[in-house]
Amino acid sequence: MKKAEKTKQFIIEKSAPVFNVKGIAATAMSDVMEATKLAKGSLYVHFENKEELSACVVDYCLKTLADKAALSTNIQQTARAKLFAFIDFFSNPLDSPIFGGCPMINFGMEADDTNPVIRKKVNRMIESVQENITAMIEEGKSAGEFETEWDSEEFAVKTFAMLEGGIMISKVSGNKDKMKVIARILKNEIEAQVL
Amino acid sequence: MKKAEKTKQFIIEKSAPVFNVKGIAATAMSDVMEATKLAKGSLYVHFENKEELSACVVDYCLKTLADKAALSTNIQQTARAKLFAFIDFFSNPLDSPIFGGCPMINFGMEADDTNPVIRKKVNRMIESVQENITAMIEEGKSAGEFETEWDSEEFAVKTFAMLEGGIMISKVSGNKDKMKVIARILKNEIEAQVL
DNA sequence: ACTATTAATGACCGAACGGTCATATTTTTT
DNA sequence: AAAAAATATGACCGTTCGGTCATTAATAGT
Repeated sequence: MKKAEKTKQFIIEKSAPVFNVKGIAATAMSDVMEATKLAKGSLYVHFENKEELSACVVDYCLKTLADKAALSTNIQQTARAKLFAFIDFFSNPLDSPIFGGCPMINFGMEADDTNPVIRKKVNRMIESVQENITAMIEEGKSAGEFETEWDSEEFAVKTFAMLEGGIMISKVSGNKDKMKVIARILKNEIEAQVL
Repeated sequence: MKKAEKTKQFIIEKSAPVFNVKGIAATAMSDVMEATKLAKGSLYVHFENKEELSACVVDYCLKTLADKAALSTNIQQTARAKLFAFIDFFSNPLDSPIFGGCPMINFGMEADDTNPVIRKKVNRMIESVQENITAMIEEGKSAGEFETEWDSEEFAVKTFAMLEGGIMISKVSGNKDKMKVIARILKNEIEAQVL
């Protein structure tokens, strides 16, 4: 009973970077066989089909991202430090939680027009992240750190969009200079709201 | 001599939306056959292989985007109006030049880790668009429209990243509300630099 | 330790993939 | 109008795809 769950998780974790790099459509079950060193039949003991596996992989990637982002921010004491840590987390593509970069933009842009199940998973995550940014700002306002008239939801949208856009630029260019500019802009705008 | 070029262009134009929606890897030559109503052999008269076709399709999509963006902005008289038109152009996913949305983020995020040829094409376009934004701002500064101390390159990066991030959000959510927020933020920031 | 259950294997399947080519048709040149 | 050249066709090819299944190996319950 326990072995099955272990193996299932093992398959998900080993194939996650492959799906995240190549995309769902371009990842073949033979790629998963290679990544896991398991025979084809074994994969189908734990997953009905490729669709179910890819859905589990997307869930895993998004959850890993969320957990690591929470870890980075929660250890900070002030709201300002939490926001800074959040920006650092998303603007550094090197310590990406899953190889291949941000799974929200990777899976989101592949699935938007073709895979409603994946699309909704990514959308929930996108909204959750923005809610977290909003919550951090509101927390800072309550603690007397930030200007109370600061529009937290607006800044959450702005931050998220700029970071994801920055990820796109740096992934395509293979250069993180523009991402550094973006991180600096966001931090300056936060600083401007510090009382 | 002329028929060939016509047919080649016809194939590119008919298959462009398919590639832009499904992605390069997920688009089969059978999809192109259906989109063009041509037999398989005909396709290979005009293109060596799927790779060459997809490269032509990416070029076509990017050029179409650039041309239509230029058309929207160039008819405006002032730098401020040009920037506003640019924002409106990219923030309205309905009148997307090619069905399936922004080809920079679509092809860029698919190709970043897997297809260096496509990656470089998209990268050149990304840089070109940012240069155009910078040029519009500098033009406005020279014309006495904008504050001369405004950092044009920084705002170009910011604008581009926010718009592409906004495209990602609205494509995944299927809702353009967040994009409207982004467009408003950018326009307000421009307005703040108007003398 | 024995038994029942479950997991792992790899040969195998039909379908779909990218790509080829002899042939037929159309276009271009003369 | 005839000849030459180029384009369009679809049957066909080898490969890879996602997926199955009888058999074997390992695990779990008693």
